[in-house]
Amino acid sequence: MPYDPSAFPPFAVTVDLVVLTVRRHSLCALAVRRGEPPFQGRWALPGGFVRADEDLSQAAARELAEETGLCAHDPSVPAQDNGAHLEQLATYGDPKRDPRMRVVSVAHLALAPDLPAPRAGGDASNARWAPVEELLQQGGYGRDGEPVAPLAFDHAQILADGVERARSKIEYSSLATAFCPPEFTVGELRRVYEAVWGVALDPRNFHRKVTGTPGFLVPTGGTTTRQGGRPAQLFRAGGATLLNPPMLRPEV
Amino acid sequence: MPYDPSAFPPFAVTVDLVVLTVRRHSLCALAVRRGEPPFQGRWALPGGFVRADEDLSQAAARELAEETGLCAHDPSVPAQDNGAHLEQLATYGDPKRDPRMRVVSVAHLALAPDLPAPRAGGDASNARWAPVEELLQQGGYGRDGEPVAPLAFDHAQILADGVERARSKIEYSSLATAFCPPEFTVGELRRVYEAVWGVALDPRNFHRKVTGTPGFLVPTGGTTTRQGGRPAQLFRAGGATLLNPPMLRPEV
DNA sequence: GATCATAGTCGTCTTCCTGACGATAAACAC
DNA sequence: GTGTTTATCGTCAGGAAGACGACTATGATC
Repeated sequence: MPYDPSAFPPFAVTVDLVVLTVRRHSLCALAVRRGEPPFQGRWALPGGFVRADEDLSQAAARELAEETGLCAHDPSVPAQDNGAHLEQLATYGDPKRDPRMRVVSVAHLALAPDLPAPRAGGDASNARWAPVEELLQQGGYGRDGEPVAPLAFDHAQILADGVERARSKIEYSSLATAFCPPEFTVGELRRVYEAVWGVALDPRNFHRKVTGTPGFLVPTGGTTTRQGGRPAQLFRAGGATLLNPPMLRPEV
Repeated sequence: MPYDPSAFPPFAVTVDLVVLTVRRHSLCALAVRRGEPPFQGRWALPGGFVRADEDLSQAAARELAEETGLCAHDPSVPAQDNGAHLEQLATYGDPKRDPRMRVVSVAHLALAPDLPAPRAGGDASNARWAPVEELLQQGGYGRDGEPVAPLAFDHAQILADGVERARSKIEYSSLATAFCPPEFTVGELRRVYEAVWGVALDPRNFHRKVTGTPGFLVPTGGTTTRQGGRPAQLFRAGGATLLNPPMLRPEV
């Protein structure tokens, strides 16, 4: 068929962000409160329109910086400091996903270390870290007994997909270190796995596994006591990005 | 920021397809010859515009049917016959990826059993199965000594990403059976792995692995001799979609 | 200061899985 | 029948992981 500029319908293209972190031993996602219809007042994932001259990953990095102040890692430079891991997740384009018009959203997944309180256009009450299970329980009740409205649009599905991606990807990659500060202990890394998977891991076998995988962790020489108990060695993430053999997620 | 319909630039949204199959012991992809500029006469991945009332997966399934006659599997019904596995791959949106206008392409990955010669709008000379390494060697020479032009647009990158997805996904899922006819032998399944990974696998260990994984293969009772040699048992794909522990790709 | 609780670290033992490879079985080509 | 090809079963050694004991080094409590 010949090229005809009028032959395609116009779309709006957005990026939405699943920003995950680990706070107080639970996996949390960044949610922002919508200020306008549709879904006004409801919680949603941060996101926005892709600009005319912008690549998708640029748009995602810009939105991430606007919402959190984080600067996105280039995936090829995993040892950067003070940044977050950012990768494309999936694209959602149901014709009815936005009642206003045809919007295709390219969702991205960001993993960040624990951060200070989020900001959303300077208004802290309109952005928060919430445990993912709280955001995903549609129409249930939150920890404080308040009724919980489901996320706007199809954002519950997007969040669920992002969480699943994170859960499976820390199995066979060193991505769990993206949840940690630049220097961390084996115990802190283990608590990341435990929070993301929602399971308890044996500290001794975990220690053997991560310290025995070449290139995964490199000791910095320092020690610290952050949790009470015996001081622990500090490590940085090593150059290895793939874990082979993988970390095994315990059976249910 | 308030909602303003003029605040976002219009995009064209397309789906592109990486359709993979195994023919003559090598991994092949479907390529179509472009009939109009840009890249006129060059090979490209099949694809087209998403229609106004169509979901992304519907558009991909429609394009797949138009190009190959295959009907896409619903991923939740893996035992369907005469269909192909279809899943979303990734989305490509570089502002300059199409010189005509801003096009965002949602690439999909399809895995199909060996098929008769492809058709593209009824014209067989404009569609072919080509070994992926031939399509990916930019500016080299094909098997027949003819110079090979690289794929149009960013389709070489999309194809490479699709091949990598297929290579890694058959490790931990039963997806390799999507390359096989409804009934197949262990040897045929092994040759799929060998073609996709480009390695030789030990027939005895492979047999032990696939027949020992519960739910992966179910015997149909029949036997066949398709390759010469002793007749082999026929199997269908079992209900298990995840392989745990995974099939290990040999080190290089 | 002794005791206890908490974490971190090192070992051991058993079990399971894999890679390497020998041996047998059942077809076909000559 | 002999050789060739492919399928299938078995054996054995090595590595990785789960279960779990033991020891170490801190802070908290009495």
